[in-house]
This record gives sequence, C-alpha cells and structure tokens, in this order.
Amino acid sequence: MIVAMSRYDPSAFPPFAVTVDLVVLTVREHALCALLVRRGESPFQGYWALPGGFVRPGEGLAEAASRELAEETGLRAHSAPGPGPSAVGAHLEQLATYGHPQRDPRMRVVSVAHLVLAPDLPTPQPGGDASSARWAPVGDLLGPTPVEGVPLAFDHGKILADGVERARSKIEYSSLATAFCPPEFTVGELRQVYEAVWGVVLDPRNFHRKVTGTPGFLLPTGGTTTRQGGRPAQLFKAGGATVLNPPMLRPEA
Amino acid sequence: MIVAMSRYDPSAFPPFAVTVDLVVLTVREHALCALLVRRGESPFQGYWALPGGFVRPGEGLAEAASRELAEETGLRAHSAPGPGPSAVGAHLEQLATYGHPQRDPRMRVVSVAHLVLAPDLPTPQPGGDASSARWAPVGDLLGPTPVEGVPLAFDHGKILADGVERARSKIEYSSLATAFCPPEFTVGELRQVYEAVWGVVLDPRNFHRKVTGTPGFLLPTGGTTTRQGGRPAQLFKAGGATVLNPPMLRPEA
DNA sequence: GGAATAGTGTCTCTAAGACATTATTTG
DNA sequence: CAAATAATGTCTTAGAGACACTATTCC
Repeated sequence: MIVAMSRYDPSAFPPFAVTVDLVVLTVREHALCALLVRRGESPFQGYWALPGGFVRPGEGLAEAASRELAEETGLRAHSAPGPGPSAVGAHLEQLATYGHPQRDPRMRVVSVAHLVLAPDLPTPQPGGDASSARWAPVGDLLGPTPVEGVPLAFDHGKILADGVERARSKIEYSSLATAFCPPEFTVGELRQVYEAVWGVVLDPRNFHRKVTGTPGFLLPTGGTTTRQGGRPAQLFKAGGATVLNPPMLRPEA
Repeated sequence: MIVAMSRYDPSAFPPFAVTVDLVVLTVREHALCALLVRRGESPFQGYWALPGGFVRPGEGLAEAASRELAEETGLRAHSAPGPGPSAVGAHLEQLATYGHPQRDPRMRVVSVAHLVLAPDLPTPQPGGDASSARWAPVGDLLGPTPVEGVPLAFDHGKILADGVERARSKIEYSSLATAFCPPEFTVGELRQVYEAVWGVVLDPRNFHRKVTGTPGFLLPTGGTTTRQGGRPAQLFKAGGATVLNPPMLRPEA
C-alpha cells in the first residue's frame, strides 16, 4: 500500500549504485583532448572509457570526483566556488547525471558525471585501477570512428560529447579558458586555447583587444616571455572575474 | 583487496537511494512562483518541500521526473529534445544532482533535481502523496524567511535557488520564456514573463523590436486579443528557434 | 474625451569584425 | 636581412538603450 511505501522508507528503496565519471579535458598540441582509461574488466573489457568509480558511503559527489581525479592523474582540483587557480590546480564542476536503466548491463548504476578543465600535463601517469591511460583528441572521439573504430564503453561517448559542449559554451561567457593555461600565460596562448576548444581561427588583434579590455579577466604579472617566438609577450594570470560581460563571441558555423 | 572490489561488482556497492526532486516554476500575478508540497511524514514533517520521489527500478531519470510531475500537477512535460509546445505541455530538463552524505538524516539519498517551466495553472490540485500543495513566490522563498520564517525541508532551499538561477540565465539565450506562456500569447505577455523572472522592468518598445526581430522566436498566428486591455495585440506562438543569437540582455544590477 | 496598451520610428553609443601599421625578438 | 609574433590603431557596422510618436481599444 502507498502509505507503507513512504518516500524515505529505508526498506523500500530499490538497489542503486552511484558512481562518478570524469570528462577531463586539456589542450595539447593545438587540440582539445580528453583523458581515457582502458578497462581491464568486463563489461567492455579492453575498451576505452572515461575515468571514474564508485562514490563511497561517507563521501560527497564532488569529493568522490576529486578523489578519482587525484588517483588517476595526480591533479588537485578545486570546485567552482573555491580559491583561485593554483600551481597544479584544475577546474571541476558537476556536468550531468546519467541513469538509463540499461546503461550498465549488470545492474542499475546512476553516474554523476563531472567536467574537469586542466592545463597541459606532462604525460598520463595511470595510477589506481586503470591498466593504461591516454589523451585522445576529441575531434576523433566525437566522430563516427572514435578510437580505431571502437566506440567508448557504456554511454561514455554521450557523456564526453555533453562535456565538450559544456566546455565550448562556458568559455564564451566565463573566464574558464584560463583553466587550460599554466599559472602564467600570454594572450597568444589564451587565444590558442579558444581556437583549439572551438576549432576555429580567431583574429589575434581583435582577440587581444577583447581580453585585455574586459575588466578582471587578465592580470599582468609584469614578466614577459618569448617562448612562442617573435617579440616578447606580456605574461598574465587569471583575474578575479569569473563571468565575462559582454561574452566572447564564438564565430558562426 | 583492490581487484575483488572491482568497479561494478554488484556485491560491493554501498546502499544508495536515488530520488528525483522537481523545481516547478510558473509566472502568476506578475511573480515567479515555485510549486511546494507539505510533507506529511518525518523527517521535516509539516515543512514545505519540493515535489519528488523515488526513482523506480526500471525507470529512467527524466521518466521518473515526468511521472512525479504528472502525479503532483497533472502536467505533461516534454524534455528538451522533444516535440514543440503542446496544449498542456511544460518544459523539463535535468538541473543538477545533490548527494551530500548527510542531506537526508535517515540514509544516503542522492537526488537528481529537475527543472520544470510551466504556464500558469488554474490552481494546485494535489494528487499523489502530498497532503497539500501551493504556489509560493520565489522572491519570498529565496530570502531569509522562506515560508512564515521556516526554511524548506532538506537542502531544497539550495536546489530551488539553483533552479531559479538556471531559469533566469536560460531565458537570456534561449526561447524558453515561451514555456511560461499559454499556447498563444502576446508580446506584452511575453515581456511580463521576462519582467517577473528577472524582477526588472523592461522597455516595451525595445523589447518588441527585439523579440519580433529575432528570426524563429515568434510565429504570428493571425489572431488578436484585447485581454490585456488597450489596443488589440497580435497573438503569437513559439517558433522553431531554441537558441537566441544575439541573446536577450538582462539589465545590470 | 481619457486611460490603457500596441506598434513604429529615430537618435546615440557600445562593441564586434575587418583590416593596417609598428615593435621586438630569433635565425 | 627575413620571419615570426606582439601590441596598438582605424574604419565600418550591427545592435542595444533611451527616448517620441501614432494606433486602437475600453470606460
């Protein structure tokens, strides 16, 4: 009867497992790349998948995502309302939750996906339970033949696509593109981030005017670098602004 | 040992319950309002809460949200990639997932919150397991003394705040404001929606130019109405466009 | 007629797009 | 020297904000 099946009756709830999956994005060699791990077990044994794992009993969702990220990459992430970018910091935010009844062939698993934006890392050092890990350009992964013709495990292709779309739209109206950059960076390096994430070419002069003219977006550190070649460029760090108004405009088509 | 505690070992997952909670918003009497139900059971007995309930074993997340919405309001919602606005339709989308370990005092409950935008309904007809229901202006709910000085149950105050913020930002760059309107509406009625959701006053002439000048936003039906008084106004229905480019600009401060 | 709302038009100014030009490095 | 990138500047134009004005109803 209905009354006995009360909303939070501990004996009445059906068996669910809750996991976190991570869409970890970075920009390397002018391309937006996602972190993948190879599955060592069934189902989808040998397939590439997003990193992730169980949420532990006493653990929050963002906490579980941070822990998995640290286990698989060594990155220390901070959620949106946290301190400013630090040395090895990355941005972490909740993406969406995926709970189709048959998304895992073995049992009912609800996965809370998270999005991580990280600066370029030396090389994937797979720790934890992944037998191997790699960075893969998302341009390949979102096409018809993800990795050597094999799709990602579970519904991870869809999760990845959602994460990439979130990143592409968020750098329009927020300062999150700086999360892809090292602690100090040049305007040209920031422009290359936008070009890689959006897959477009931007006018360097209009871009420079826009980002340096938006209050709080960039803070000059005083230093300069010639690591991009040519005339020395000013170094900046991320400013306090988190929202860009007016936004960066993504070119059509 | 690690290998035995494999990622999807059915015997290893900790006990989680998964629920959906609904932030149902509408505009009535020039104010943005949220649907609340009064809890008939412990914990938070007698408190106002968001409608919601358990996800059933064979049911998807959006499916569970739709079912709960129908049970509590009689509304038939369609998710984002669905058919166009219908007679008693409402917009439904996933909002975010809340899983703090102590958010429910009795057990570990992960709630996948959904956002519903609905046209003004005659009156709340509480069906299902809610002992009573009401529309409450969100201006009151987001302040320091939500309902007669009593906060909402669980973390529903935070969920509501996130839902309202999502609605406020989404009507900037999408055509979703039409989800608050009846099937046919005037430009003035649409403007009142924006004014209620944002809590601002907009210039009727600039607003008219903007919405009628955005291709695909509004489709004239040919009819007119004088239900707002004054000169007869053209009636429109929602057009095919879902994204507004350039967006509606929310006034500062 | 007066009051209300609908709809059109005009002016100004911000800011984006499309360029040119100069500055400063490395090879 | 040439080549590369950085940084600043100019012109044009789309579009938002701030208004005035006319149109059509109800009372």
